[in-house]
Formats: sequence, structure tokens, C-alpha cells
Amino acid sequence: MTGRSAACCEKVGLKKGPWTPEEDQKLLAYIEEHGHGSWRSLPSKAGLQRCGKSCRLRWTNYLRPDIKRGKFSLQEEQSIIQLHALLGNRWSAIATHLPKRTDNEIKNYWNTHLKKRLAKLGIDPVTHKPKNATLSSIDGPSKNESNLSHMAQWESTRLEAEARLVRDSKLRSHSSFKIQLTQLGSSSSAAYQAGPKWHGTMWSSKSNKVSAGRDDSPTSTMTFPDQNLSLPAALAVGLSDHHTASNNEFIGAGSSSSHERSAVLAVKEERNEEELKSIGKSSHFLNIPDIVLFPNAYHHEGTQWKYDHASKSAGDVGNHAPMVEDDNVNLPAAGNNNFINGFTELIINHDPHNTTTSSSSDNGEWTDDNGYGQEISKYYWNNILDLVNSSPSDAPPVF
DNA sequence: AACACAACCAACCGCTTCGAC
DNA sequence: CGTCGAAGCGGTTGGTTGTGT
Repeated sequence: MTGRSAACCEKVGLKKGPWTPEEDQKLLAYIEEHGHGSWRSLPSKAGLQRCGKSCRLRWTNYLRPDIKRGKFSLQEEQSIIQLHALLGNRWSAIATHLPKRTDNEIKNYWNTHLKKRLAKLGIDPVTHKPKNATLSSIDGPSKNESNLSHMAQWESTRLEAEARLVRDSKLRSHSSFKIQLTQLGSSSSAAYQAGPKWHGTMWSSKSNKVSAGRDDSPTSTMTFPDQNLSLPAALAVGLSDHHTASNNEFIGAGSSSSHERSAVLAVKEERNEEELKSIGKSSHFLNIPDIVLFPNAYHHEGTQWKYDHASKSAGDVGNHAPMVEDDNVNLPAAGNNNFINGFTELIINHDPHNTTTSSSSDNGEWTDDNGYGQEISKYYWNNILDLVNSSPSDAPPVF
């Protein structure tokens, strides 16, 4: 960017640059007593020689009391990576899933740490796919990959909607509202019966809880004709005062393709603030295998791979340990995740548990020569999609 | 000790979106 | 419906700090 012309700070005498402790104190004291009100008028009232915008940024990115500072935890890193895979550079949306972290902080952390780490692993930080992957056939993307992509799109939409919910909940601090999805027909609808993998893990527990008292409002199905899969939809929610308003309004989920699918969402305002807060929690802490992100943190002991916390570091990506499945390694475990297992089987036509044959190339990139790249991609995207499924047991349903 | 380079991150700019009028 | 101000958002900059030579 060239030639900064601070449009909002054109007024002569307004200070720019780093904030001093005295300025921080003035801003804090004023907001604690009066709230921020109008940012434009705040600086003069607070005795600050700053523009309102600068004050707002300082408050939202640094001074706010609910901000957590300091190192990002492994779980936070995983969440950022996986949410980024779904949402892209929508930092504010990502931030809503990481409590007490600002979008600015997440963005900085991504640009300075995570993006580089993924690049070193041979994963394109934009597409989140192995750079040299040959996952697509010569004729183009496979059906499975296509479906995976579609699902990722849906989840992206849904997560964005969640982010909006969380944002809106903050704006509605004095009003409670509830959201309720209703389903087309009943839980015995064709869509709902389509597959135990979808039904049982990805949606049913959540949608069942919120569908009590359902009315006859239409709901959606998402269908993958190739696999005879359909999803109970309730996938996307855009909820804000002016966008959703009345009961049972169609929100407009989904959009994209010629694929046979439809989504209708019925929403009822009936969600209290605590529920909304929990939405923030519900999608945290996803599981990209540590061994992928921190291969040097693992070492072999006998027949097992062990995790060494001291060895884990951002730069620790040079030597790759083999991908193994072990209690000590954070991989999706067989049998404890119906959806992931089922979906994995759907997209990759071989034993999903056989992850022991792998290697890396000399330049440190994951290779596809013997399936390593595929394995990583599989786990990567499985875990991204597992996001939906990762609600802690104490968290109320998202939908 | 001095310098060069890299990494980090707070703060900035400008575009977009939203809401009031 | 159009206009305008405020706020939100993402990309980028540049000062500071850390590390290597």
C-alpha cells in the first residue's frame, strides 16, 4: 500500500502510531465508565488525540477485557487451520469460533506461522490440499472428491452462519431468542433415513434436540445422487434481525450446483444467549493429527509412536514421522466416529485404517507416491468435516 | 560489539456493509 | 429509493524485537 492518507484522521493534530500506556488508560477508563457509544465522538470526550477508528481498533484488538493474549494452543491452531480450510480468509468468522481471540490476532498468526507451516508440509495454504497431490484423476475430480468439495462448501456456509449467529447474539445482549429448526415431514423422511452414517453422527443428535415441537414447516434435504446419499439439511442458517425475522422463514441455504439437492431451513427465534455462546464452543478444537503438524514431536518406542511435547515447535517440520494409528497419536480412531469412517470409506476406496505405509520426499513435502498425500488429505478433510461433529458433550446442539 | 536479516504483530488504509434518515 | 455516516472487515505496512554472523 502506498501513501497512507488517513481519511479518518485527516484532522490536523490527531496522533497515529503505537499507543502509549497513558492513552490506553484514558480509553479504558472512558469506556468502562460510559461505554464506547459513538466512536467518532469518543476521542474528544476521552481526552484522546486519536481518531475514532483508531480508538475502536485499539479497543477491539487489544484493550477489550475478554481478549486472551499469548501463545496459541495446539487446539486453537488446529481450529484455525480447519476453519480456514472451510471459510478461507474470513477472519471474523473464524474468530467467532475461537473465544477471546481477535480476528486480527488470528490473521496475524495465520500469516506468520500457520501458513508457512502448512507450506513446509507441502500443503497449499489456500486450498488446503497437498501441492503435488494427484488426488484427481486424469479426467478431472473424482465423484468422491466432488462430493467432498460440496460438503465442504455446505459446511463453510453453515459455519459462516454460525459466526453470524454468534455475532448477532452479542448485539442482542438483552434479548433472548431461540432458534429452532423444523424438518420437512418428520425424522422418518426419506432424507433422514438415507444413511445411518449421516444420520447417526452428523446430524441426528443435534437436529433431534432442536426439532422438538416441530411444526409442518418445510425443511431440506441435501442429496448426492451418485451415492444415494441425502442429508437432512438444516445446514445453513443466516440469522440476523433483518434477515431472518419471522418464523419458518427460508434462509437460503445452499446455492451452488446443478447437483440434485435442495435446502430449506426453518428458523424460529427461540434461542437464549447461553445457547448462542455455546455455539462458539461447539466447533472448537478439531483434530488435525498432531503427527501431521508436528511430526518431530513423535518418536518410536517399540511398536508405538510416542508424543514428545518438548519437541513440538513451529519450525519442527523437517523430518516426518510415519503416519500411524496409535493411542498416542491424534488420529481419527476407527469405530469412534461413524461419520468420519463412513465418509472416509465413501471418498477413498481402500482400507481407511491402513495408515502405516507412508513416507516423505527429500524436500520435506508430503508425497503421494505411496498414498501418503492421500492419507494426509483424507485426515485433513475428514477432520475439517468432523468440525460439525465435534461438539463437546456439554454443549447444546447447534441446530 | 556491531551489523544484517528475519520474524513478529500492532496499527493502518481503503473497501464494503449496514442502518438511519 | 438514494444518500450519508458509522462500523466491520481484510490486506498491508512498518516499527520493534530476536537471531545469526
